[in-house]
Amino acid sequence: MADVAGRAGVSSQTVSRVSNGMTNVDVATRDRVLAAMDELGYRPNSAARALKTGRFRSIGVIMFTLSTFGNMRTLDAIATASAEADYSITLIPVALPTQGEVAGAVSRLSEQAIDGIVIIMEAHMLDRADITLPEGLPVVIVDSDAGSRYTVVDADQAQGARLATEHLLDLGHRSVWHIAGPKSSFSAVRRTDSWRQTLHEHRIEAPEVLYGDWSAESGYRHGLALGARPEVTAIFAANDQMALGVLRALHELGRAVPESVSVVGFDDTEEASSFWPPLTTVHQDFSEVGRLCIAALLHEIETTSHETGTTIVPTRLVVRESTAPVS
Amino acid sequence: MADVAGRAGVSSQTVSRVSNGMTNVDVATRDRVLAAMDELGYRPNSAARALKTGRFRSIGVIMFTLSTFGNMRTLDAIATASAEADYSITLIPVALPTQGEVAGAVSRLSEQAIDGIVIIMEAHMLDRADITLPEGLPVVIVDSDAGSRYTVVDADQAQGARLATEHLLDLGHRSVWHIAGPKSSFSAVRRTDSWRQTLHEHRIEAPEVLYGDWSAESGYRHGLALGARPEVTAIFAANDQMALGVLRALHELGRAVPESVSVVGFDDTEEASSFWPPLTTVHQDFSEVGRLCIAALLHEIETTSHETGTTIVPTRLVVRESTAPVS
DNA sequence: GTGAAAGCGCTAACAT
DNA sequence: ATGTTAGCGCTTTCAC
Repeated sequence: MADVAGRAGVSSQTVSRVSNGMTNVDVATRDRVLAAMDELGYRPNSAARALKTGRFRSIGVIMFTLSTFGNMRTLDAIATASAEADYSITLIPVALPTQGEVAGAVSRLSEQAIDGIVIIMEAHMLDRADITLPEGLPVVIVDSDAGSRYTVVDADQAQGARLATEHLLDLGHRSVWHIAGPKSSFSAVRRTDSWRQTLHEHRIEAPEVLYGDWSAESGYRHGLALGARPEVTAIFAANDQMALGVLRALHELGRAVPESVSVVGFDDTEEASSFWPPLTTVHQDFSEVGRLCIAALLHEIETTSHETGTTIVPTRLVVRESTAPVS
Repeated sequence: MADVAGRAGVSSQTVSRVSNGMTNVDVATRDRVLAAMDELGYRPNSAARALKTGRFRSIGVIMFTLSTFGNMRTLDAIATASAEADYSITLIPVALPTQGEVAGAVSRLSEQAIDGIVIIMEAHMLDRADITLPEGLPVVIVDSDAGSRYTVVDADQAQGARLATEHLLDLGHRSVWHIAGPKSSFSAVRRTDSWRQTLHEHRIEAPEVLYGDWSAESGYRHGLALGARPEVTAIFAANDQMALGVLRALHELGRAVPESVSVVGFDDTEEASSFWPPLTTVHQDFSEVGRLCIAALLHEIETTSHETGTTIVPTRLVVRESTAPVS
C-alpha cells in the first residue's frame, strides 16, 4: 500500500480510502491511485484489514457431510447468499456425527477468522457440556430442534409429512406405511411424528415404523419387506433416495406402481421426476432456507443484536405418477 | 494475549510460544500459561497471526455449482483432506459458468485470505485475457484440459469411457450409442472422444452423438428417440443421471433392460445400484481426486515450488444388471 | 528458557 | 479533500 501511495504521490490513507470506496476523494486523485494500484498489481491484505476492523467478512459453516442432497443444496444457497453480501464461506467439515467430532469442529472454528456460524445439524449435538460455542459469535442452526436458545431456520417438515400422508389417504388408501430416516435426525423424527399424527387424526392406527438411514439401499430392504405384504398399498418414504429403493424392490416383487402400491418421497431431488415411475414427493425449498439463514445471520452480525427465533419455510407436494387411487 | 501473559506472570512472547507448541518452554511455565488461557477463554486471533506470517492456513475453492454429484464429492474430499492438514476451505461460488462470472470470482478470490486455489472447472475458462490469477498463488485444477501451465488432477475419463464401450462390445453389441455431456465440459468431451476412438479401433463407425446437459431429463429425451429405433441395443450415457432418464424412457417404450437394450452410466453415484435395473456404470474415485488435489497444493504452498503436471486417477467398471449379451 | 523491541498492512481518529 | 499518528494482536529477532 505504501508503494501505491508513493507512486500515486499521495498518503497511504488516501489509498485506503480509495480501496474502500469512500466518496470523499477527489476524482483526479482517485484515478491516479487506481492507476497506481493497477500497475503495481496491488491487492489489499485482508488479514491486516481484519486485524484493524475486527471483522473478517467470512461465515463459518459446520456440517457433517456434503453427501446428502439437502445439505448440499442448503450449502449452495448459503454460499450464493453470502457471496452477494460479500461474505465468504469457511467450511468446517465434521467427519462423523458424534459429539466428540462436533466438539473438535467447534474448537477449530473458534480459531477461525469468521464473524458468524451456520450449523447444519441437530442442535442436541450441541448440548454436551464440553461443547461451548465461542461467546459473542452469532449462530444460526438449520435442521434442528433448538427452540429458543438459538436462531433456527428450517423447512416445515411436519407440514410436508402431513401433505404426503393426506394425499395418500385422500386417494382412498386404508393406511400409510412409513420408512423413516435415522432416529438421530431431528427432521426425520419430525416427519415421522407428523405422519403418525396425521393418521391418528383420521382415526387410523399407525403401522410399525421402519427405520432407514436415508440411503436407497435401506429403502430397498424395507421395500422388499413391505412389498411382500398384500395389505400394504401406500408407502411414504422420508426421502427420495429411500423411495427409489422402494421402487426397485416393488419392481423386483412384480408389484405395479402406482396400480398396486403408491409411493411418496420427500425432498424433490432433480432426479425424482425421472424415476420409474416419476415420483410424487414433497418439495423442500432449500434455496430459501439458505437465503434466510444468511439473512438472519448477517442481521445479527451487523446489528450485534441477539434475537433468537425460529423461521419455518413451507413445503409443497409435487404429484407425479407414483401415486394413484386404490384399485 | 497480554491478559494471559499478565495472569500467568510471563511475557506475551512466552504465551505465543506455548500457543504455537514450541518446545523450548519450561513445563511448569507452560502449564501456568495453559491454565491462564483456559480461565480467560483465550483464542488466538488468526488475522494477527496471518498478518505476521503471511500465511492464512486456508485454501480457496472456485466451483460452478455444488449441484452435481462429482463436484460435491470432490469438494467433500477436499474439505476433509484440508481439515486433516489444518487448513480451512474458503468457498467462492460462481453462479454461472460464463467467463465473466469466473473473472469476477477470481478477482474476489484475490482479495481473500488464502494460500492457494483449487479450481473445479474447465481450464479454458481461464484463458480469457481479462482473467489473471493472482501471481504467486499456487493453483490446482480439477476436471480440465490445462496441460502444462497448471497442476491438474483428474479421473481418467478416457479410460472410463473405453471400459464402458468395450464392455458393451464384448457383450456382442454391434454398436454403442452415446449420450454425451455438454460440449462445454472437457470431461464430457474426453469421454465422447474415447468412446469414438474405441469404436474406431473395433472398425465400427460411431453413430451420431446425442448431446445432453447432464440432467436426467435430457437423458430421458434422448432415450425416447433412441429407444424408438430397434437397431439400438446398447447405450452409453456420460453420467448416471442421464442413464436414469434413459432407463425411464426405455420403460415407457416397453423395451426391456437389459434384455432388449443394455445401458451403461458414468460416475457410480450412491443411487446407481438402486436404479431399476441396478446400473452398470464407471466408478470414479472422487475422494482420491480430492485428496491428491490438496496434497499437490499443499506441497506447492509449503515448498514454494512450482512444478506443474497432471495426475490421473484410474476409474473402474462396475457391472450390475443393466447390461447383458445381445439376444 | 525467557523477555524486550520492532513491525507486519491496514484503518480510525484527529488535524490540516 | 488529504495527511499524520497511533495501534490492532501477533511473531520474529536478538538479547540475556
